[in-house]
Amino acid sequence: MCAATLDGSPALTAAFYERPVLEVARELIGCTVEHAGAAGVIVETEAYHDSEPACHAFVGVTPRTRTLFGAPGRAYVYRSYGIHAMLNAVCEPEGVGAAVLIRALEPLSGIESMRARRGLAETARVEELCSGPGKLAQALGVTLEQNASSLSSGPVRIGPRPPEWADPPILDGVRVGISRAVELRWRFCVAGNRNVSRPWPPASGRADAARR
DNA sequence: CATGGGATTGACT
DNA sequence: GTCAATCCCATGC
Repeated sequence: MCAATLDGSPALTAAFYERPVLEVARELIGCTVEHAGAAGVIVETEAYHDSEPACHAFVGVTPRTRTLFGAPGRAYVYRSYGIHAMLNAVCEPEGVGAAVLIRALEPLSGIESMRARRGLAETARVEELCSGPGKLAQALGVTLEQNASSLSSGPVRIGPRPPEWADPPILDGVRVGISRAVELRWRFCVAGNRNVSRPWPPASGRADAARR
């Protein structure tokens, strides 16, 4: 399938995702995500792979991780802390449990619906809408119902980098909010982008660079 | 079947 | 800086 995205570009196909998850995590930066009339550019991602214990797939195939081990190019959506939905893109060949967590977006369109779904006032800054994995899922209206749906032809679509995002400045760092495999630098984000979920690089010149 | 722990966020001291 | 909300699911009895 080569279904179109909002701007007319064909959505990324399964072949894009059927590669090493670290490559995909890096290359998804600058790509677009859309759902329910809203869209944004991906500015922060994290990679997860069944070979390391921070990944849900580390425990093997269970009802929860079946999507992770399934076909690449599908959405893996799960609930975090009983409250938030987390949107991931399943990667690597079927049988490998790997995914890219989409952690932040720069809003592109549907800003008003994002604000409404986030329950924010019209005066809320655009940077508040999608600057975190739970926030962007809420802003786009993504729920667990979209788990296992195709990112090429389903309700949630990921498109290629727009021309102005052809070569974004990408920084890597350690992943956020996990307690195992904390040393892996499997987080990627756009340098200096204000929609990134945490100050990156650390705002001040203090010695907290090594903390996370 | 009971329990415990989150790939987070927002409110509050 | 601290902390609670809240639900899915993996694990262990």
